[in-house]
Amino acid sequence: MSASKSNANAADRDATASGVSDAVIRSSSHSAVDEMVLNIRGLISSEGLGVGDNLPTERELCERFSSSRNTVREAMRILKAYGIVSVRPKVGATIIDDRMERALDLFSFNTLEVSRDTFADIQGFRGLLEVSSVDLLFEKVNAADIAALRAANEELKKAELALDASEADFRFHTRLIQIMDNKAMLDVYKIMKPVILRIMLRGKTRHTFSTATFEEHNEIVDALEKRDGTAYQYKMKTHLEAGFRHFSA
Amino acid sequence: MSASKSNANAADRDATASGVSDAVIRSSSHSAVDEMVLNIRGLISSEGLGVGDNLPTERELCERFSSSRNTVREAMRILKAYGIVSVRPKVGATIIDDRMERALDLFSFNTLEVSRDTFADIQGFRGLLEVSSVDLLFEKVNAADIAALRAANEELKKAELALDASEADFRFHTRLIQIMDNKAMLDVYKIMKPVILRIMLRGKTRHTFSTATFEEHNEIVDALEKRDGTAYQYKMKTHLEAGFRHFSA
DNA sequence: TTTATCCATTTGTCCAACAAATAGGAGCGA
DNA sequence: TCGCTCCTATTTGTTGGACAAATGGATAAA
Repeated sequence: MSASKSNANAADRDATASGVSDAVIRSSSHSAVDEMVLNIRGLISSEGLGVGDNLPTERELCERFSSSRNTVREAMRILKAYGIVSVRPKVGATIIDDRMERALDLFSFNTLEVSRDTFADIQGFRGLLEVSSVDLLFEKVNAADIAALRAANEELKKAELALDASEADFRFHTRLIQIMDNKAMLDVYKIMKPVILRIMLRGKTRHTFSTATFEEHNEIVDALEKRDGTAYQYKMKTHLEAGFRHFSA
Repeated sequence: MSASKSNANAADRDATASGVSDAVIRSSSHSAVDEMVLNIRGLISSEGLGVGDNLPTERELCERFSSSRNTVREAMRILKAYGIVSVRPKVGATIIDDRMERALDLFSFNTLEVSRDTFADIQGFRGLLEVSSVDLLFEKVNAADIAALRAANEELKKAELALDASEADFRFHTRLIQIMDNKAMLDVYKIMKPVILRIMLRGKTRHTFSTATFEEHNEIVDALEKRDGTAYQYKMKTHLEAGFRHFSA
């Protein structure tokens, strides 16, 4: 009777798939898991689901598309990897749209070999995100941002190891990017983190961070608070160049 | 005895995880599947595996990292979704590198409409890359760039379908980014391609491209050639806003 | 009203079995 | 020897069932 198990299932599936045989379905395009992904995608369209809505539970999906829970779970893993859903115990699968973040994640793998050109490119990118962005930055910045930046800078001063200081340094700059309230920019910045950390650490001691870097950050925040665009751009540009100078050699 | 099953497994895992309890491992950061992904990636690095090489079989991975086959399979689904491995029956998991293509595919995944927030973020990012970047752009631009931009714009005018026109439109803007000679920026711009194409297509006909869009591009190139920063920023800003206006409704 | 506790539901992991695909070898004939 | 078919062992694909872990919400206690 154990042999009849899969036959019964195949018959079930045939019934729901309008008489097309198992083999045909599989050979025509996809595995059961891929079919399940298509089914779920179809469900999202046909039900008009959007970001924030929940998918049916795994067991409901098993029943609805007559397959096993493992198959549903593997399909769900794919959707998760694509940044389409977020799954939490008890809550279930919620539709999100993190595809941009995922795409950038993939891109980050390509940056594994960090040549000097890569460093220069990343630093150029930072110039755009942190210096040229002055207009957008001034438009969005508020008192809470200024306070958070000052707090982050104090953390930098207190760091006891150069490594911790570079992390704090990065958090300061990340907080700055955050002001612009643009997820894509923030994601890109986070992706560049490993490279940026190396740039920050280069040629610096813990002492350098808590004196020179700390002071530069302070002046940047001052210019930001006073909405002095010229000063801001000059200070930030100089700051970035100071960090990168050690790479010329 | 069925109750002792999971305990025995927990003990096994403890042994391999140097005495750290299951709960600690899980709470510390990741689920078992995520751990498995990290393990496999670690394996790839430590064994010096590259494109074309094969991973151990699923059952070997179960033993090596003392977990169940389902966990291994879910981890493998993630790696497949990321374009890192290709799995075939009998052959096993072969390392490939389809990550860049996967990144581009992500958005053509029509399951759900790209969220409005994502559109707004991308458009803001473009403002930074194409408008605020004016200084860097003027510093690097040369006669060959201008000629290439004009040629690309002519292609746009000649396009016979709106879809082709949007592709040409994208090539024009890509060529502009290329002037800055920064691979990181160019890669990020390429990743955003599917979303940008949608923005470009929205509310436009072939005729709109070959008249309005063509003319706007022309004025942008003129300003670029004359090194007129104010005009360039104004024209480009207006151009981007024109394309995005159709999303407000 | 607020807080603490318990319960039902849902995802997370594991196990064991069988089905399906197929690379590689054994055997055969020309 | 070469080429062919067939077989077999191996590997992934799918299933069903069981229990653990997390957690939102109901219920009870203060």
